[in-house]
Amino acid sequence: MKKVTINSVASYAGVSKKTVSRVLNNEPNVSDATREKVLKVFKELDYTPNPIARGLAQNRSFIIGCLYDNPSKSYITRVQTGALAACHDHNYNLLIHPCELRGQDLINNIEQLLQTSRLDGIVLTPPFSDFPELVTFLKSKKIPYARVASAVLEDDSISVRSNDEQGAFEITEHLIKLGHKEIAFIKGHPDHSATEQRFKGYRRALASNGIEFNERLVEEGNFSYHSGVDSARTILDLEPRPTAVFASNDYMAAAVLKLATQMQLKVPDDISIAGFDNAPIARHIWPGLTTIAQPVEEMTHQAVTQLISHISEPQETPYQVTLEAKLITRESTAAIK
Amino acid sequence: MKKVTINSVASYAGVSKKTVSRVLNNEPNVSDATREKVLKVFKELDYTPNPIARGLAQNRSFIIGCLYDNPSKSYITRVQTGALAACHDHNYNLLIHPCELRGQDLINNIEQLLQTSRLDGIVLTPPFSDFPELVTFLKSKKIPYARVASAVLEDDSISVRSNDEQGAFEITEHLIKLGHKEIAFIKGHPDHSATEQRFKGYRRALASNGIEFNERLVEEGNFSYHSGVDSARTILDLEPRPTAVFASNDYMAAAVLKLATQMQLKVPDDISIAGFDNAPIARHIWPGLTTIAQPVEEMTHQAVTQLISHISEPQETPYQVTLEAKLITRESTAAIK
DNA sequence: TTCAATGCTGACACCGGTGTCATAATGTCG
DNA sequence: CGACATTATGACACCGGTGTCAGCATTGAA
Repeated sequence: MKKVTINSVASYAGVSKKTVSRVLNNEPNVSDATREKVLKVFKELDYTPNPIARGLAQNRSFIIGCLYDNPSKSYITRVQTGALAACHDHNYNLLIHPCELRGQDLINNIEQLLQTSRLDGIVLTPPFSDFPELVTFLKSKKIPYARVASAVLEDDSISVRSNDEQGAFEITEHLIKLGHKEIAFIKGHPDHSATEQRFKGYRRALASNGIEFNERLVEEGNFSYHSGVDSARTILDLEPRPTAVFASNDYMAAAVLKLATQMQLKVPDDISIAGFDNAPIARHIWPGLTTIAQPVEEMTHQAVTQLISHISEPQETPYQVTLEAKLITRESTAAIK
Repeated sequence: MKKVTINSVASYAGVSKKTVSRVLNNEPNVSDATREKVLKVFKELDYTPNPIARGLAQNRSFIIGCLYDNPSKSYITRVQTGALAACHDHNYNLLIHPCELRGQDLINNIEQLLQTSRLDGIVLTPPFSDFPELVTFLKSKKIPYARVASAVLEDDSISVRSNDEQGAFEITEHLIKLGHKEIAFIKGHPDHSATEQRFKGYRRALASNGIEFNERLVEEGNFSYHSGVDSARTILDLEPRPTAVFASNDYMAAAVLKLATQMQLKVPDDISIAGFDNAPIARHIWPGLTTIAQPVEEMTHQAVTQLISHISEPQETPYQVTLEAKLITRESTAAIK
């Protein structure tokens, strides 16, 4: 069984390579008869063009890189799922590249990645989406990129986000409507722009409901479960104890829940707990966490789709979309008694 | 800034392309003087060979595919981490390919993957590692592959596993030593060979401690959290209720814990619960789950490393290794009262 | 009827590497 | 010192596609 190449197809069909190439790429200036003939040979010989040869000729790799540095495995897989789907739609492949934002010489790392892998474009996921040094670098290298869940919009690039501020607002208001006034807040990792956004939403909800913001109720976390434990320890020891805790993601919320349970507190009777992200753990624990669900797959899918179409035909119009986040109510929040 | 290719290096160094190529690939028959000279030019021009051109010439892609179909995000990311590390060590890239074992026409799906991506090799993770149809297909196509966590060893291929049977034996014996005699068991997904292995270990521990195996205490799960809930419902309603439950993975164990808690049972005072895999959730919930930790990254790393070395120089000697699994004791198991 | 415009097709170079083979330079030995 | 083996190097084809351009056929307008 010999390899089927454009040459075998051409000689079998009795036309030139170039004509076969024209049919492959749906170029004009091929008579219908010829096109039909070639297409038939494609089927007969079960021909698939070699992306590597194509890549060499066009100086493209048909590969999109996906950068991430995230403690949440579920977030990572959701990002991958969305990105993969978009890639497959356009015969691209996805190269995953976990790396540390604060690792030694990130830019060098990325430069090497670009050198050795010849990526056609890059998807930036948090916290890279809003890392100016990296964005500037990619711009200078003229590497197309798309940003997922970025907070900064004043830019001419592709950016798909969901409304973190609004989500945080809604879940905080949900707690307020249940009668809570003393609502502790655990911040996320300072490198993530979502951290600031969620904090803003929390404060806006307090303000718009006439509740005074209290600095003492705010703890610094970093999205990791472990940081949630530390923050929870401080918060649960406060006198008087807040009646609710809103953690910036579900892992930290789960940590609060664990500690509260260890301290014999009943959730939600003694204290309400809310998270963010709707990670699997939110429904794997008891009580299930009230949280905010974001369309992560959808965001990434749109970002990559736009990125690919931008690569094939560069356009000036930026693509910037904000998708909706949704409140999911579970058992961890209840009316104050 | 022009592109730096092998041609520019050659003319700049005053030698032929071929000589540059020889230096690149550490081939013999280059005088030390010439080699030095060329290496210096590499540095000066900051040259990196184009893997696409190389791939075309050698009919290789320098890409390894990674197949998986697994509900556990943490398992997937661990697999990816190990595989990526091995790939980077050898200037390979990793292409992730989630797909359904029982999906429509798996073989076709994979065939298309091979056609369009020109993979140099494939890593099979459970449940693909022990799926005969796929293995046979890859063999017939002469695609190098490596199997991770496969149970079947009578094969001449690369296979790296950990000892599921022994792990299950140890954790069951751990329960027995705590005084438990009525130990329920929740099976995993029948497509995974680990399911059978873990069950075997459970039975061996019972047998070697003179406890009679009781069919009534065994439930069919499929590794998903949801299936754990179903199994838990049945188990916790048994009269008399077993004093311990050993679930084939942590998600199902977490489900048992959730249901037990909802039923006002104290864990581990009223009932002990053990899991398998040491997934993040095992330490994110309260009480933390006693479980078995497997070196997933290490397994995948070894498998991919071997796969790549097999690709560069095919050898007949199969590489088959079994790594150790380790018992991790947390709060969810305790002596019977 | 003639000439320009347009449509269709193929020859050929090119992308950036590697493989083959011929040849020049050097070393070895009787 | 000449015959021969060995080492070092380069010319050139090749991998499987795409881009450029020339040439021929056909069509439309003058």
